[in-house]
Amino acid sequence: MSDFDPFGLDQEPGAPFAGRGGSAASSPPNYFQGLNDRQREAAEALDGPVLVLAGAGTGKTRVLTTRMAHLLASRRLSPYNILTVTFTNKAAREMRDRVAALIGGDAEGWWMGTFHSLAARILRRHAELVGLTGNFTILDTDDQLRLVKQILEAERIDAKKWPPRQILSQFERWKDRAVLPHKLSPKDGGKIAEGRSVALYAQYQERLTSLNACDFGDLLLHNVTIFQKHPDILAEYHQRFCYILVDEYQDTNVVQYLWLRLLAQARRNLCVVGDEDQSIYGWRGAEIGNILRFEQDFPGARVIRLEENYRSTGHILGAASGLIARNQSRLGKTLWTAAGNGELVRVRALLDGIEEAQWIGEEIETLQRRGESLGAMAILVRAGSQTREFEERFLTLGLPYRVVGGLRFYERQEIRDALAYLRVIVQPADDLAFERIINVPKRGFGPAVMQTLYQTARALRIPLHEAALRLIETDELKPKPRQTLRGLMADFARWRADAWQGEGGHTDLVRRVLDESGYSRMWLEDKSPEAPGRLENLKELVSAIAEFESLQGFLEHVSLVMDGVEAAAGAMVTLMTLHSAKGLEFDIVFLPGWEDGLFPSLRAMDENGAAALEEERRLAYVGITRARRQAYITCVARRRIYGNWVDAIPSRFLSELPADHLSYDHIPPKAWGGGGRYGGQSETVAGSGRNGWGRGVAVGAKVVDVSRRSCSFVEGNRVFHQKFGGGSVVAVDGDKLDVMFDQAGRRMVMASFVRLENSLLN
DNA sequence: GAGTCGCCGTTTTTT
DNA sequence: ACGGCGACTC
Repeated sequence: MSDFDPFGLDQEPGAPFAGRGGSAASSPPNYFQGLNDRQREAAEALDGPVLVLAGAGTGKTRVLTTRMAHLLASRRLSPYNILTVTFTNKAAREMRDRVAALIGGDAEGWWMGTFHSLAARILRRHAELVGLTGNFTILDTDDQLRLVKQILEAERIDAKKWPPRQILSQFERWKDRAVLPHKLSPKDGGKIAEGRSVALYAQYQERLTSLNACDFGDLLLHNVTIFQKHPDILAEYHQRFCYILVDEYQDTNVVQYLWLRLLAQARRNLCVVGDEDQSIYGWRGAEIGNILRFEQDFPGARVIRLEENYRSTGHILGAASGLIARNQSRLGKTLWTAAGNGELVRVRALLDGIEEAQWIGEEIETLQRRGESLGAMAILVRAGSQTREFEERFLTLGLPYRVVGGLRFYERQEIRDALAYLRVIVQPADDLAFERIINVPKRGFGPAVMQTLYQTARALRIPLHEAALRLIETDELKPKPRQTLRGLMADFARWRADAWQGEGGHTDLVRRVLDESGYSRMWLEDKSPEAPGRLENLKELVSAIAEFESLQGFLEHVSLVMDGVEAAAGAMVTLMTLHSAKGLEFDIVFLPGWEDGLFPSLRAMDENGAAALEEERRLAYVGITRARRQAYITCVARRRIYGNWVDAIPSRFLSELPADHLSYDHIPPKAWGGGGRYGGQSETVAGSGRNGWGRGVAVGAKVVDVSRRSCSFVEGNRVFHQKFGGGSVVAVDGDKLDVMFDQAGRRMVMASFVRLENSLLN
């Protein structure tokens, strides 16, 4: 800890802070050093509404953090007078770190976080005003779905015809737009759920309240309700938040907009930073209109454009700019760079997805031989399913890669189960948690027991947990389940007592809960290949808890910060979706799958027409602008979709790219848009992997070699698999291996997907 | 209460 | 093609 304490108690609150080695008032403070004119203007325009239109790679985080330092230094403010809002925890963390570095102190005491974490913090203080208590539970998607299913069941609506997922997302879209059930008329629900979705929505909200729970949408929505109904409370926050900063404003939805507007309305010191050209979350409620309308919403707003790009070379920016210029819904910016033109964006057409993966694999190996690091390369896809072909190819090549995305730590079954135990300890009335684990591990509670439990709870209007406590005192249950239930309830009582007394620390408590409940044993005795990994995850969970002061604190953290530990990025190619690539950058970027239907996605356009096409175009823009030095775009003539070969035509975005920034490696004119006759080409793919319109025949031969080589394993070999790690070969069956992996358990894998482990540990 | 069969759906994802 | 889930059977 440094003894420098810029906003601590031993310093005058109003003492001007001038940054590291700050100088006299006459010369500009240090923290402005290195900013360009526009950036500095944005960092200095402290008062009144400000819209910073920050193009990709123009240094917006730098502006935001400098602005914060400047606010502290030039105004008589404490850090808690500044509200800084981000979308992701990652962004919040980065901001925190960078501000701390800039001011040379700790970023403690700031109101800096995600919309949801800030809203939760506020809601805990005023929960009673919306019928909750301060210790309300924040539900995860699993809980939400279970709730919807229960309501459907009670209403005798066929869950097969009306998938709970779809109904829930209907609710969420309403919440995104701040539409509560009483604002809707029954027909607003359309045909969904036999036309009864509005009534279901009302029930869903009632259930949440009776469970003393919130879903993510509610956090913001309840805030807005409170602010609107209680001007005195809102006034307190006006008093507190002198300045408000918002990152990624183009991604805000209606509720978030209302929330900001309410908080900002008294002082009007609202600075939003965003890029309308990177608005790609319309499908989950984001309103690009918020950023487009900012000047009308906040008259007199100053608009500052950051257009100097520090990331990419000229051709990359030229290609991206030419493409995005086709959008109507934009305020307009022109990115430029002082760097040179660099390499042209390379466009390449291939026969199919297999070839596409082969070609990109070869290109990556070529780049690697030229000294490029794999860690500097990324493949950005439209849909997660596209990664498979690359994975298969890279596994045979032995090319290290990582896939970003997929299930995160806190979404795994075993983690959610464990958390449910903790939730019941902290909050016995948490029915959703209670029912999740009451019979996990199996305790022999069948439908009869569960029904009695539900009936009792419903009849007496009490939580399941309490119903269980009463039932064990009566003889409504058969002796055996009653005895088991009594034991479980006694366990919970004991754990809860320990939790409050802090006996042995909460880490120890969690370990005990998992052991004494039989949950650890359940996985220990499980023969499935995933079981060992799940036990590992549970261990990781226990150690994660150690970093928190209390169980409650930890639970709050997991419900709001769903990200686990990010996998270390070594020298590996990164595979991820375009959506998750937003905000990142790579030296070399591959953009495969530019075919109409896949990208732009036919599905998106069906649902949302022209607006969706623009959003897809923004996605393409995001993709290209991730590249620092080199971008590759590929498309294929046919692709396997749901098991069928489907003919494809090049994405319309390809023809929208300005030609003078591209080099067309090769486009086979007559293969496109044809009636699906590819002559002998499909045979070529299976065989040599080459055809009339490919190049690099010599490299193609390697494909065969690699796969031929693959049967040279024998029982007992130590092998390494990209996904499952190290393991020992148990049996060989043709080109399939039966491997006992150290971490992932016993699995059958293709021999071509593993290599001999060069291990000293054998 | 566990295991098997068949059917459905299959873009993007944070909190 | 494939996985997940619900229903059905033993």
